[in-house]
Amino acid sequence: MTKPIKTIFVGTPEFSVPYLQGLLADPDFLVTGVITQPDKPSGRKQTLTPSPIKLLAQANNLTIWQPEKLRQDESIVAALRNSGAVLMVVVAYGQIIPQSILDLFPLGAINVHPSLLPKYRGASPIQNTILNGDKVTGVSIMLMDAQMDHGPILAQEITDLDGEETNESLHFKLATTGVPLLLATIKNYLNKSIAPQPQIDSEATFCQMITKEDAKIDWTQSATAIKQKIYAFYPWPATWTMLDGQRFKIFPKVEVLKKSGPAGQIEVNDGQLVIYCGVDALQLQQIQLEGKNRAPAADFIRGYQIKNPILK
RNA sequence: CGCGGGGUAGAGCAGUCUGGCAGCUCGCCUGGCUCAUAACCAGGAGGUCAUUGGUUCGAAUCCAAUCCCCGCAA
Repeated sequence: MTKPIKTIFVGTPEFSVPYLQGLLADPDFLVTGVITQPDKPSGRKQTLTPSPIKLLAQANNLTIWQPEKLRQDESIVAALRNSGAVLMVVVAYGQIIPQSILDLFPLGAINVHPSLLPKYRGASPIQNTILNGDKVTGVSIMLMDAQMDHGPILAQEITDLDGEETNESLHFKLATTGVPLLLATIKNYLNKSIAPQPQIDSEATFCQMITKEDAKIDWTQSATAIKQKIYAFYPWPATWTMLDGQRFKIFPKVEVLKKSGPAGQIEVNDGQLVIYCGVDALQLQQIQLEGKNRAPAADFIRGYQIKNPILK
């Protein structure tokens, strides 16, 4: 390729950042603008906070669009057309992109999805991979169409899981394989050395957006299931339960022990904090009580006097 | 002014309501016991009680303001 490909990048959270960085660092691409979610109130003081992608775009003096509703924003269509961009790359944007915008790019719109499509279409593929205790996952690069995560696949790369991955570490791991895969795949696709493969829709599974209620622990579940939940929701929204009427967060790592007792019962023994589950028990290492800083379980035991040793 | 918890020795906390010797569990240092140890015994060091001002004979504690950390919410 002789001329750099004029590209629009579309993305929002931390997950998108390495992909934009990869495109910026590659001389075959010229990122001319970025579409990201509007600044949202965040933090305790409800201050407006720009998305990670916006910060990176600002640092590189890129044009930034932050439509409230991309679907209804007519002005952006003209702006994109005038930008001369021929390719769109979408990584975790957070809004549906209408066909009218996809059609603006002669070379197409390419999407990165952190699962082995058609498995885990939707909003929380990484979390669900861990939640279900999968042994393998991966990154898919696909051409976008009007349906969510439905377009034909250009490339996939499989990643093995060791059972100790958190949402955070798996995000990172998939970025390290996904970024080079994205760059190489775009070039191969434009060279016509790979052909898009339609997804097998009958094998598709879907995942919903994670809510904080999803992250509450049901202690009658097995210790293994609860462990997967703790890892899947770390660091956000953080798996939690209630202790003495206060929110009690549990962070990795945790260990499954072959012990049984009443579900939700706390046992303190030899400086170890163990909670009985529906099947087996969990030994905790990092916890946080409402209003307190995160602390090692041993420190927590030393200082906190438990009133009612049952977690709910 | 969205709601709430917190700041006390290196760590985690009690003490604050009801003002009156700076405490607990650990960690650290020294010595002892022990074949040995994360065990046990004895001794020790380590504090601007977040900051500033006020009330008081006397403030970690009561009053006012400020800074910082955290949970909820968004």
